[in-house]
Amino acid sequence: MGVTKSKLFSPAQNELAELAKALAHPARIAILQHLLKARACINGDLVLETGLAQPTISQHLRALKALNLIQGTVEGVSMSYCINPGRWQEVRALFNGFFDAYTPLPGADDCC
Amino acid sequence: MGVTKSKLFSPAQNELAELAKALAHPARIAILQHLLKARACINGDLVLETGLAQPTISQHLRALKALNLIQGTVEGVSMSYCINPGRWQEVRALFNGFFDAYTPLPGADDCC
DNA sequence: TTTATTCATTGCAATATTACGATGAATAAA
DNA sequence: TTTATTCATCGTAATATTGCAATGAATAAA
Repeated sequence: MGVTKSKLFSPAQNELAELAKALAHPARIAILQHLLKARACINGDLVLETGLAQPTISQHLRALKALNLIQGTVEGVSMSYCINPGRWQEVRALFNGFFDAYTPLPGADDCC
Repeated sequence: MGVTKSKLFSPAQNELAELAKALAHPARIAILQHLLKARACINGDLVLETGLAQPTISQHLRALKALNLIQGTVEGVSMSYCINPGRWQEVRALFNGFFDAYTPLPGADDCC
């Protein structure tokens, strides 16, 4: 029914899924990569950068801001967005923890 | 229009987004964590584990299998799934590369 | 004041996702 | 053969996402 039954899962599982959802669109990946490279970037550049319409970019920025992955300040007429450094490390650690849960058994084809 | 304009983005951006999408649901996070812990697991266990209906689990497993994150073999009457070790490392490296693109500038509040 | 620029919000249409019941296929057990 | 078990697929309904045009708010420039 298009409804995800969050109550069946742990807060950690729901949080990781929500963060993954924020990364689950190439436009948002592109926006983040641009912010990572440029250290800061006004909204208008992103419209040129991605080829998407301005309202669409604005919507993706809002999604990223909702999870605190980015932050923005007014820069004259423009809006300047950038990565939220602390949150970025936090999220990186969450994903690392998830992926590192797998450790191959030494010298064994442990799998089907 | 509910359609993501993949052509506007690089193959790497699209691939990372697609992988993130696979992780963008707590049920799939839970399934993967269970497979990581149990090393292997029959389908029926996952139904009990998650509290979701069997067709729903089957659908999530198919999504994970489509990206090669998991693999399955017939185990008598049951189906045994497990992590695809090589692919897991590959995906881990992709996410690491993405997150590591951020390096805080030494001794500078470089951000807005 | 008027106009231009920049970004956010709203409203709509198209598509995708989530979930489940019903059904099908395949094997094992009686 | 008949029945039970296990998983996949199909069909469905409900909800979410994506994208844009239109519009609004705010500031700067003329």
